[in-house]
Amino acid sequence: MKAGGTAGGRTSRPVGTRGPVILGSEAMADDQAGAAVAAEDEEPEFEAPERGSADELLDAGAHAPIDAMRHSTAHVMAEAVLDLFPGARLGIGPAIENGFYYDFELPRPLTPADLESIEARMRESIAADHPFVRREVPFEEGRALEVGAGQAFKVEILDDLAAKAAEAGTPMPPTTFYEHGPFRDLCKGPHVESTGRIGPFKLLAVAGAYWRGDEKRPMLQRIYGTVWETQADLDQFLWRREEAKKRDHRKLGVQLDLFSFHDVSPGAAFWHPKGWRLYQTLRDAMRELQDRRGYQEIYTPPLVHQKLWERSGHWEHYRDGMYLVDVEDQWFSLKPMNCPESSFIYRSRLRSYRDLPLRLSEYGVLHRNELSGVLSGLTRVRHFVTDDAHIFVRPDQIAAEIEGLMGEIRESYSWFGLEPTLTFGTRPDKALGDPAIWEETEAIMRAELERSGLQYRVKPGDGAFYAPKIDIQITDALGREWQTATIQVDRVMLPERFDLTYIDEAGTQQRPVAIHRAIYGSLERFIGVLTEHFAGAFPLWCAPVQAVVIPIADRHADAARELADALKAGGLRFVEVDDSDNRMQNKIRLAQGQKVPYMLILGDREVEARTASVRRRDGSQEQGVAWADLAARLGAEARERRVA
RNA sequence: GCCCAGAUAGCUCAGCCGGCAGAGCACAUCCUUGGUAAGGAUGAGGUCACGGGUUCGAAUCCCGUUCUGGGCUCCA
Repeated sequence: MKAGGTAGGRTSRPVGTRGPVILGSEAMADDQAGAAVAAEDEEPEFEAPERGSADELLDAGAHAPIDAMRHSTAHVMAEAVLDLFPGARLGIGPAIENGFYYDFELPRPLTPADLESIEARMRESIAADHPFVRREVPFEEGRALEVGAGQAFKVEILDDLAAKAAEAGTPMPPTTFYEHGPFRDLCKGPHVESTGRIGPFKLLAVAGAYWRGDEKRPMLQRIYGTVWETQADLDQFLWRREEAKKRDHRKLGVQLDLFSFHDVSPGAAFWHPKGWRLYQTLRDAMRELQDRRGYQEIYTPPLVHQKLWERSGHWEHYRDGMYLVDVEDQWFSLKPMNCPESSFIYRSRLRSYRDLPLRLSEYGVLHRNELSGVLSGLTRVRHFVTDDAHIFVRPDQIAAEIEGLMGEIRESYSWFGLEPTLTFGTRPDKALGDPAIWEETEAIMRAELERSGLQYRVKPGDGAFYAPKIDIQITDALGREWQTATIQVDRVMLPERFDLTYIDEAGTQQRPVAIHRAIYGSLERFIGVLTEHFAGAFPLWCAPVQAVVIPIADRHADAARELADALKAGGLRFVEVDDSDNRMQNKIRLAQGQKVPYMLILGDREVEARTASVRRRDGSQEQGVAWADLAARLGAEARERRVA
């Protein structure tokens, strides 16, 4: 079954910024992010060790020159923490994108004030310019050192390595430490020459993190920090962080009056009129595309009996994530996905090969009981709608259908000026179905990816357990990558589990292929991403307020209303007239704050000539544009869904 | 779900040593009728998230709950 929605896989998470969380409604479980995604036929920079493995724990993440400094800073931070909290136990402290972290087990929770004293102590160590010294000792001696120091987590890592070596029958290599000043840490390196080489840094946050990423293990305290070669680099990083905060869709949602959240329904947006305009405009654009592409929209019940989920397999695996409702001693669930029910419509009559492709779209309301701690604005919700569709095709129609879908992706993302990147996930180790069928399907998909001309990369083994998939990612204006949706070519789950058939030319029963597709993914999440991408300044065609007409004085108000009507006749839907008694300058300021694409100013001169002074939200101006021209121009810009 | 932090007017926040609940913006009324990002005056607006406790007295201290945020884990 395709996954439905809120799922958020992240590809990378810059320290201290809210990382991309978006995952398409169709995102699958195994979307777990590898930070490094190797393009096909390209040598990966390094092979990421398995999460939580001893190898990973020893991997300082120093794969680029600056990472050695970041990792070295982590050591200096650990020195400071150990100094301030004698007896602290060390977890691991690798370099990460933009910085580093170190995990500690401490006698008490850290506060922001602690970060300041840790920073101060770090500066002392840096000023002392201690050299980093590599030390190699026989394994047993190294282990004894960590045991003596009471560093239980380090001992555990060493024991794991020893166990692994024993299993492989290889001798245990010597243990390497890095020392600087009074501090020693089990570490493979590399490091900078001395602490004095460490550049401008800043500690950013304290967070909880499970030891080895295992929720059954102790929760350690993780301190995140950032460090750069120059002050200018650090300043720029901090500035970008501030910029990202300003673009936060949760903040802009309030500022632009788009939506709000309330504790009476956590994880579900309350859409305000302007936000709902945006929502509907996006949905209607997709509906319009789907109409052209031969989709037929359906609607199935949101509340569904337990037995459907038993059949789909979700009852067994995802019952905890479903909202259950007890009706006369029978369990029903609010649907977490649309696909199983769409099969009922498919099966409602005997299907002929002539009926295929059958493209059924559905904007169903989905609910998933996401853990409270993971909810986050619009990007991770419990209640959402996807631009979902299930396309039933004959096997020989797969290629043509994928080609069509590539076109849909290209077109719809162009409405936002976005260039999607695709990720092709192939057969995972434990997959359902015949490997030969997988290979055949993958070959078709790969060929279509090539033909599409869209950028794509391959993640071997990253397909869903029942279907190879194509994930869609976008890179926003700040260079952050977000996952939005997935296309899956399912020849097993929906067709087999729900026993779908069609009658071919020869009159025999055949299995159709079910292609799960969503292009936006969840509308909620997509709007969150777009809001951050555009920093709230939406393109004219989907802006919740497309133009504000600003009469300079009361006597221009009637003309302003006339112009607003003309613009609506020309194709704009949301035009406002600001006839408040604010001064014109203030009206401009307000419209600017609302990121309205066009401000149309009318004074004596304009009313006389039936023109307007046009001010765009970028500040540019154009004087004396005739109303008729304006209506035609803006109407065309909106109709053609132009971005700029 | 787990760790940490937070919740005061519609918004942004101050108040945190326990002693009459504050500012700016927004809002209302009035004055002002203007030329490309803030004209002026007056006014209204709060169960200090919720529930308990300590105290003569709680926005303030303690406990619990809910929600939000940063992470971790999860994400059909």
